[in-house]
This record gives sequence, structure tokens and C-alpha cells, in this order.
Amino acid sequence: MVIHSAAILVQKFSESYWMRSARSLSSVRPPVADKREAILRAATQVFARNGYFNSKVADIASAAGVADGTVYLYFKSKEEILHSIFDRTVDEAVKETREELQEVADPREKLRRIAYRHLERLGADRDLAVVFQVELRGSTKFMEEFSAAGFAAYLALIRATIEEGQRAGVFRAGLNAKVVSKILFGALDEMATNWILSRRRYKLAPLADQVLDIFLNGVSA
Amino acid sequence: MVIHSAAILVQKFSESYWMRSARSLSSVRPPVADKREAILRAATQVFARNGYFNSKVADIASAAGVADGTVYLYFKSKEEILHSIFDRTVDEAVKETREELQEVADPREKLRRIAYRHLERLGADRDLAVVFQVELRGSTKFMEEFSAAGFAAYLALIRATIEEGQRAGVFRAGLNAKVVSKILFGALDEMATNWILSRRRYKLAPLADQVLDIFLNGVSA
Amino acid sequence: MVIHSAAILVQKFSESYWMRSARSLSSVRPPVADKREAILRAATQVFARNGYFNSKVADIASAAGVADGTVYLYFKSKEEILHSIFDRTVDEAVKETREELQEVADPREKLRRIAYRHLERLGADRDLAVVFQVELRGSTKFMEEFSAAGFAAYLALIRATIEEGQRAGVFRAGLNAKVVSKILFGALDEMATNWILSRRRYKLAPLADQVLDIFLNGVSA
Amino acid sequence: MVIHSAAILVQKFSESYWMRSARSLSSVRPPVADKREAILRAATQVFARNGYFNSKVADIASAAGVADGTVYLYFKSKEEILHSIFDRTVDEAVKETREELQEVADPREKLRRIAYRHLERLGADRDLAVVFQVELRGSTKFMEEFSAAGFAAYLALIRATIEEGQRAGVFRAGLNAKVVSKILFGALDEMATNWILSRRRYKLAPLADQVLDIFLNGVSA
DNA sequence: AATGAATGAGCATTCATTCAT
DNA sequence: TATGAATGAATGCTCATTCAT
Repeated sequence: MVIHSAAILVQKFSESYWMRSARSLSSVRPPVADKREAILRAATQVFARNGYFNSKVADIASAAGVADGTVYLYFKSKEEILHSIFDRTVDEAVKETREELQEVADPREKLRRIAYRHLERLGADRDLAVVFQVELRGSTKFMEEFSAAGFAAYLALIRATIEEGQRAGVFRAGLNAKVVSKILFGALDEMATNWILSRRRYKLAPLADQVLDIFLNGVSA
Repeated sequence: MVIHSAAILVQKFSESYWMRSARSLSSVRPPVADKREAILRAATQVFARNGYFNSKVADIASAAGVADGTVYLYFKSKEEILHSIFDRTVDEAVKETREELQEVADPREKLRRIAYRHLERLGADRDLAVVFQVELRGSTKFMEEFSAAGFAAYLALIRATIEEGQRAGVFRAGLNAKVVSKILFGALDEMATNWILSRRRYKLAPLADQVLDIFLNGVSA
Repeated sequence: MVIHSAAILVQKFSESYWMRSARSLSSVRPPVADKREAILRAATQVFARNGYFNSKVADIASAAGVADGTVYLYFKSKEEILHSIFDRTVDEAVKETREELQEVADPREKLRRIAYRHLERLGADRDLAVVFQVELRGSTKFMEEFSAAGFAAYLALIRATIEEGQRAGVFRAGLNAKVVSKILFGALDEMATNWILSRRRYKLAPLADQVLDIFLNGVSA
Repeated sequence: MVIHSAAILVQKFSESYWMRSARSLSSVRPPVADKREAILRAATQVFARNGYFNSKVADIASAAGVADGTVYLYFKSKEEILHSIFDRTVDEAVKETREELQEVADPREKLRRIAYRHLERLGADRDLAVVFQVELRGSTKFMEEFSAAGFAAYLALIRATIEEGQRAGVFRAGLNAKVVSKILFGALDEMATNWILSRRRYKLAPLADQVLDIFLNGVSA
């Protein structure tokens, strides 16, 4: 009973973050993952709306519901947040695409899946799309670094599919698979960028068909 | 003789700056045009090397060989410099492309010219290419503004050629010319971006052939 | 007893900074109030010595013992600092004067108190006096804004006292109280300004007697 | 005849400023005086409307109808322009007041003339009044310098009249003439300042009567 | 882990003044 | 004398990052 009153006291404090976190470090620990996630999500939104350079870390923190300093417990710098958004998304896309490709055999169908999912992904989250199509482009250094990382893996998926098709005699053997894969990527990329910049609101993913129509026609043996 | 003395008088005055300046808009007083040009050139270089946001106006001024304040005699702001680089180049590209297209009749050949000149232009000035492929992309607002300006005119040239080819029965009539033109542009754009980001040094323009090979195959009737 | 253990728990937490801060707004966490005060004090000094326009925010910050950026945690701009100096002082003067006037009944004695305290206040802090007599005068906009604010309240005190004296038959009824109050204020103001500009060092407050001698003689019925 | 043709030639050039000025340096010379005057007038207006610190020399030049650089042919610096406005006006006021005082004998009437003319002068040129009542006050250094110059002479006129009145037994002998003269000046000064800051438009000069009513009553023997 | 007050480096822009013409 | 293009020193304010609590 008297203990109870103590418990009540404690319970009252238990609403404050530090008590919860003290309790959950070993067991639940949703805060950690949650906060990193929340910051990443908030940053995507803030970057998309204001542009990377015009976005303040304080804005991200506030949008994520954490204190300014907390951001630095999860990310080394503002730039690393941008990097992380890229990394997380590309890695996921690569993984997802890989799995999806295993379900299909026909190289043409594989490319169709890649293209469709590519646009579908971007079309599903406008803020993320803006970050990918606009904000991530504003830095040579950034693009250089990442063209060597996950992005290369993504392009490699396309390229491997092209080569597969060439070996299968479906695509013309004389084509440079590397260049060809960039052509497809560039075309899809342009669709995405235009979709973002357009004031009109339309579905992005269906454009994959038009792109593929021409592309496949163009590369077929 | 007395006339002579009058002539001398005049000759004497003809040395004063204001008389010379009337005579010499092109020779003696090139500073005006020259400085604007110099600043634009310097800015292209500085932006390409450091990125727009990391470039200081002082860097541009010093690279252009003028004082910091002088920059503001020719441009209202740092941003206007970036805009001017874009404007000048796109306007010129549109004009040049228009003229070139008049020399040819075959839509396929027209597209070939567009594509080749597109890559040739960027391949000829790496700094300018970096500004176009990287720095100009880092701002939604910027891209939105300009997609409606000179850039739209450039895309319209491609689109018009596509439509021309459709009317001539050279390209498939069922294709959406707008989308198709973006596909071509996107493919070329990706070639340019990859060229910039690559550490390897290769000729950019020749890639136009590979792009067109696939593209024309893809759209042909 | 068990209650006691609860109390202990609480006591344990009471050592953390956030609990202390709740308790110690006046003692442990004086930084907040202190820094604002320090900046205001430093600014008064810096403004008085260099003039408002020649004073750098960095000077104020350094004089206050804080970083440049800290100034902006307490004030929105350099101008707001000047405003705050004015506000704080006038508000206090009005309040103080009001209280003092309640202790007296005779309108003549009231004016004497006002005049004496007016000069005494300025005479007690030369830097503040300089800011008031010199720096605050250098802007029409500024003076217009404030003639409508606290300053009006101050002048109203004088005016009310005059009118009171008129009703009491002590001061001539025919006089325009508004103009009369400005005459007194103007005379005192000039004393203060001259005191500041003079290289001689003399007591300012005693001049109130000479001003009042003439003034009261002039307005008496 | 031939000479004539030379004369015609010369006449043609005579429209340019430098030839006119060459001719007129010895005789007409309106440009010099005119331009100095024009700049002073323009500066008064510009300072009054924007404040001294917010006024650009370029604004003054443009308002005066001369080139930026021309300003520096007549004044050493922006500050000297402000000084010159003060000097010119005070010197004139002192001279004018001196002359006016010689027409009168009665010290009371003399003060009346001083006060009336003081307010009349300021009331006649609002821009000049703003510069005097507001812009010139914003600098300790400035006020210090000038309290020792023409301004002192002006105050001395008032003081001398007071002393004259004391000797004549019209004003109380026990009063400190120096302080008394400042009281009068301060009262008038406040009238002027209030007139400027007020949005209401009323005649300034008539206020001299109310000021003098009280002042003379206050100092009379 | 979380907080947010404090820090201080960094920079675009202005504008008084100069000087070649 | 007049011009006005060019200069470059000067500074308020921002914001990523740190760190005491």
C-alpha cells in the first residue's frame, strides 16, 4: 500500500523518456531504432520540401520529435543523414529487385519488372523521389562516391539482365551492355524527374510500359 | 592654316576618353562585355569544382580577376550567376540546334544531329557539363523554373522532330511523342552524367550512336 | 518508512539537472536571465562608447562574455537590443515614478520629484544616459515608434500632474498642459544632453532645482 | 572667316560641360556653387527621408543630378556633407539672429524674436528640421564637436540676452544664465522634435508664445 | 541516451571612396 | 571639373556541431 504510493510516484516519472529508455535498453529498445527511423523519415520530408542545403538540422530534429543534439547520436553529420537515406533505399531496392528477378526467367520480363518497380517505388513516396531525383544530384562528390556503392549494384542488375538476354539471343549481341543499361536507367530516371517537376498529378509507374516498348524494340535481336 | 589650327583643336579633343569611347565600343571598352563573360566563365569553373553551395562569390571574383563587388555590377546575386550560365548555354544550344535541323530533312538524321551535338557540346567543356549535369539539379525550385523556360524549348525541338517522323510514317504513330522525346533526352542525359562521374576519360559524343541505334530501332515504324 | 523510501527515490532524482532547474530558476540556472542582462549591459556600454551604428554585434558579445551567436538566442537583431534597452529603462522609470508620485500630494512637489529622479537616473549611469540622449535619437523611425510607446506614458505622467495642479488652482488654468509638459521635459532633456557632452564632470540631478525654479514660477497661478 | 569656321567648331563643343566650366571658372561659375548647393539640398532631403546611416552617397548624387564621384569634388566624405548642412544653417541662423537682435532693445522682446525665428526656421523646412532634430543627434562625437562650434555661438546669443536682461533688472539676477539659456533652448528644441514626430500637421512657430509665456514668467524679476 | 543552450566559423552583399578616362 | 566603373573592407546573422547536465 505504502509501496503502492511509491509505485505511483515512480509511475508518474515513468512517462519521461529517460526512465523508459533506462528500462528498455535491454529489452524493448524501440527508441533507438525508432528514432533513427524517425529522423530519416523526417529528413526525407524536410530535404524534399526545402532542399538539402536550405534544410536545418534543427528542422529535421523538430520534425522527428527529438532534440537537436539527439540527431548526432544517430548520425555523424547532416550529410550522413542524406547518405543514409540513399543507402537504405538503394540497398532495399537492390535486395527487393534481386528477389523479384528470381521469380522470372525471361530477360524481357525481368526488365519489365525492374522498370515497373523502379517507377513504382519512386511514385509511392514523393518526398523520397524528390530527394533521389533532385537533392542527391547536387553534389559531384556525393554522386561520385555513390555511383561506386549501392547504385553500382543496382545498375549491375540491369546490365546482368541485358547480358543474360544477349546470351539467350533475345537481345542483339553487338550492343554494349553497359551503355545499354544506362540508356534504360536514364530513360526511367527522366520519367521520374519529370513526374516530380510536373504540377500535373499522374501515375508514374505506368510510364514503364512506354519506356520498355521502345527500349525492348530497340534492343531486340 | 587657320582651318588647320581648328583641326588641331579638334584633334586635341579627340584624345579625350569620351570621344574615343564613341569610336571604340568594340576595342577600347571591352571591359564591360568582357567582365561579364569572365565572371560567367570563372563561375562555371568554380561551381564545377566546388559545387554551387560551397562556392564563395569571392572565389568567383578572384578567378575572374575582378574585385568581389564587381560581380554585383553584372549580376544581382550568386544565384543569378548560375541562372545566367544556364540561360546563355541553353539559348545558344536551342538556336544552334534549330539552325542545324534546317539543313536536314530526314527525321532520323535530325535526331542524330540533335543527339550528337548535345553530347558534343557537353563533352567539349567539362566544367560546363558538370554545372549542367550536377549543380543545376540540386534545387527543385530551380529546376521547376527552368523546365518552363529555355529547357522546354529544347525538349520541344526533339518532340517536334519525333512528331514530324510520325507524320512521315518513319516513326510509329502510336507512340506518345512527349514521352518518347523524354526517353531520348533521358538516355543522353545519363550518358553525360556518367561521363562526368567516370574517372576514365573517353569521348562523349560517339555514344550518341549507340543511343540512337537503340532508340531509332525502338521507335521505327 | 516505505514512504520514506519513496522520498529517497525522489530525492535521488532531484539531483538531476532538470529537477534542479525547476527549483532553482533564481539560483542555479541564472545563466538565462543573467545572459540577457549581461548582453543588455554590455550593449549599453558599447553603444555609448562607439555609437549604435559603429558598434559590432561581436563587440557586444565579447563585452558580455558570450559568443556572437548567443546574442541571437536572446535578441532577434542588433536593433532589438537597442529597443530592449529603451523599453526596460522607460518601463522601470514609469513604474518607479508612478509609485513615487503616490507618496506626495502637492503638484509642485510631484514635479520636483519627477524632475529630480529623471536627472538622477540619467546621472547615475553615464553609458545609459548616452544611449538615451544620443543613440536613441538617431532614427526618425525609432523615435516615432517609441514616442507612441512607453515614452508617451512617461510624458503623460508629467502632463497629468500639470493638469492636477491646474485643477487645484496651483498652476495657471489657461496653459496647454500638453505643451507645458513638453517644455519641462525638453528643459530637463537638454540638461541631460549637455551633461553628457560636457567634458566637465558635475552632478546632474541638482540642476533639477534650477529648472523647476523657473518652470514653477512660470506656470504658477 | 576662316577664324569663323573655327569658332563654329568650338561652339559645337561648347555644349559639353567641361568647356562651359572652363569658360565660367573666372566669370559666371554657377556650376561650382550650384553643385555644392544642389548636393547639400539633395543630402538634406535624402538624410531626412532615410536617415544618415541608411542614406547612400549614390542616392544623394542622383538626387542632386550629379555623378557619384562628383560629390567628392565638393565634399571630402559623406560625413562632411552632414557637417556642412549643420554649419551652413547654424552660421546663417547666428548671423540672422544677430542682425535681428540689433533692431530691438528689450531683452524680453529679444528672446521672443529668437524663439520665434528658431521655430519658424525649422518649421519652414521639414527636411532640414528632421536632419537637425534627429539625424544630427545620433553621434556623440558629432555633437561634441559641434557643441563647441557654431552651436555654441547660437547658445551664446541666448545667454547674452539673458545676462543683458539680468543687468537691466528685468530677469532675476540670481539665476545662472548658462543654465537658463539651455532651459529655453531645450524647451524650444522639444517643440521642434515633437512637431517632426507628430503625424498631425500644425504650425510650429506659434508655439514660441506658449514657451515664452512660461519662460519669461519664470525668469522675470 | 536525451537535451537544448552555447558556440563560433563562415559568407553574401553593400557602399563609401577612388581613379582612369 | 565630371564621370561612373571598379574596388574591397566591413559585418550582421545563420546554423552545424558540441557538451554540460
